[in-house]
Amino acid sequence: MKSGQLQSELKKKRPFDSPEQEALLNILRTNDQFQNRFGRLFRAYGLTSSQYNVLRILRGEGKPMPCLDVAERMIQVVPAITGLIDRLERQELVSRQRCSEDRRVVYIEITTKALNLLKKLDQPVMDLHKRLMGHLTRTELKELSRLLEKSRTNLPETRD
Amino acid sequence: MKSGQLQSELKKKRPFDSPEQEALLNILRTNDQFQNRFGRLFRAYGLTSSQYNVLRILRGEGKPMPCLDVAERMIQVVPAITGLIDRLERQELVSRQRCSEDRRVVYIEITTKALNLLKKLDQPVMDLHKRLMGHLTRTELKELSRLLEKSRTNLPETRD
DNA sequence: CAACAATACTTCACATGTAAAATATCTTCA
DNA sequence: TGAAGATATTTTACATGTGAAGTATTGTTG
Repeated sequence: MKSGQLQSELKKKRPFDSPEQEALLNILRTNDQFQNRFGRLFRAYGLTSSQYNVLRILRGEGKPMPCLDVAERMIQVVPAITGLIDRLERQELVSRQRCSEDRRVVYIEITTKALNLLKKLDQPVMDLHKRLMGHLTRTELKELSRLLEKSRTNLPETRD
Repeated sequence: MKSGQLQSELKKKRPFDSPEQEALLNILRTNDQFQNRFGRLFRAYGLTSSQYNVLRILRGEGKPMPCLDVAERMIQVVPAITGLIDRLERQELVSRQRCSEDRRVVYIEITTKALNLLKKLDQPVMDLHKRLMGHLTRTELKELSRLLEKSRTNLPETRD
């Protein structure tokens, strides 16, 4: 009687090959559904998830940041950041300034407009967190975080 | 001493607002890293993750499937499936056949070439599962799956 | 100081994900 | 039957993710 919720969600006919596979697919599946949720929330405010992330990072930093530093915290490949910043700039949510000491570096600064937008989003975002995860007990949440962190410890070192 | 692995991974300055947020970001982060891994593996065989998924679904079904049924199991929005199938067809990994009874339906069939490709991938995929999750005990894996499934139970019903 | 390597970005080409609208076929039912 | 509504799939427009290659600048070194 262990044939599993995920298995039926995916209309999968056979059970999983291993508990490893089942846990892994559960991670991917949960992520997809949560991403969808957040995507919809942000879209209602004219942002995408990635754009929101850039802005949140900039606000957290509190001062202009080099392009690549933003990209690094996004866990994102470099080239994608350029277009992302382009679009944010077009919406006047960030501005670019070339560093005068090292002219290769481009600093990204968040605008007041963006800060106001983020402020409006803070409560809805927190609410969504609670709505998605609030039915787990505090103990369960900590255990979930622990297990996920443990999962990541075994990442074959490469980052290429 | 709880300031957290994830927090430092993200170079985040302040701790998380709530355990809900921390667990949620842990899910997203773990997913990203795992997706990268699998993406690289599949790319080595000339496939993307999505393409692999389509093929795996088709093999699991064992017979041709309507386009939308594939899309549904992918947790993917409909329009994306068309291009995905296009590219698979171009690589001769699937074929399309219009259903004669209901001419709206397009059946997708996996080719022998694709079945052979999948067969070559089975072991590497299973190995990667083990490599990424194998250091968790069986009990931990089950608990992780349980917590993720519980997380998903509260998804506000919409699928819009 | 000139050549070369290293950096920080940007551009290109391509696969994918999303929303919205268009097409082609059924189904239904007045 | 014939018009309206449902279905299955495709098309379009746009944001994002990836790898590979290009550009501008800086650093290093013989």
